[in-house]
Amino acid sequence: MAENSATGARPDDFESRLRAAGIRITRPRKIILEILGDKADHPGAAEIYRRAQRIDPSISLATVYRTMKLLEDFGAVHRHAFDGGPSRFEVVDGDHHDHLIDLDTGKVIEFHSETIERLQEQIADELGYDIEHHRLELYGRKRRER
Amino acid sequence: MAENSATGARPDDFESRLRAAGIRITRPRKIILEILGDKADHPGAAEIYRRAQRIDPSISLATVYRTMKLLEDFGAVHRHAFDGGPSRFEVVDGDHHDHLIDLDTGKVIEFHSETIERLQEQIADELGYDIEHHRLELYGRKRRER
DNA sequence: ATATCTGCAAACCGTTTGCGGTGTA
DNA sequence: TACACCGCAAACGGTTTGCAGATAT
Repeated sequence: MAENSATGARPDDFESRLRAAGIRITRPRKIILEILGDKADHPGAAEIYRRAQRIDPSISLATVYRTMKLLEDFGAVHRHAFDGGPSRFEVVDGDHHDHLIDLDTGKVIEFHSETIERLQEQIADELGYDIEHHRLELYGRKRRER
Repeated sequence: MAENSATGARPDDFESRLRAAGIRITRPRKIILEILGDKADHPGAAEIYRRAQRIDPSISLATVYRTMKLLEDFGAVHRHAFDGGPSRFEVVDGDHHDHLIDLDTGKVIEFHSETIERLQEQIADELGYDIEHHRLELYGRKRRER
């Protein structure tokens, strides 16, 4: 397999980082990290649980939640609550981006606009605030061209 | 009292609009509309319930939720879930705006940027999507100047 | 008169937690 | 060995819902 260290955090990267922090790499955690490594989508806890169970049916939902919280506190994943729905998780790999959510499929598309980013900064500044974090989500449907 | 029809939807405006839609204006609903008329903040269901009870202690939390859903479906209020927390409601009065949430106080400051708005449109367009709605929230703390 | 609405309490759903046992370091 | 971790089931907090009685039109 080609190395891809440039893309940042792969599952095994996390393993070393977590190990270095004195966190035990258990079987459930290894499985969950493996699932998150796909990075193809933004699964919720239930979906992660489902996928994990296909690998090891003894995994519990509680462990999924505990592991997600662990990884979140560790800064390895971000938690989103799109449109007030259940949490969905995303592996953090350095580059900040915002999200466009396909209302028909639930699919999440990432995008980034440096201009918007700067405008946000500017607005907060004018209001006398320092931004800690922000959240920009576009909800839409695929344009149907004839 | 001075009239302020220019500001748009006052509680009594809603009463007529709701009545016109065949919805009964009951005592609980009148009270909740009155509370929402303040528009001073973005209260959650529990807070609306607390305020309503000070006026009529027999009001139930279930009715608050039912009324908020009714008003939401009616397009009279928007529901927000800032940072995944419980729903907070806001009376809709025509002008669209986004939110800056004070992380220390929970206070919500409204702002609007036509430029950001246009950029969002443009981004969605490039991705082949039509935006149905969007959500821009800045979370920050008051800048402490010496 | 009657369909809508209410309060109450129970159900619900996503998430967290206390427990006693298990497995990693 | 020792402590972090697990699965289980119960608890949790916010929200919704079924019911039988009350109320606006």
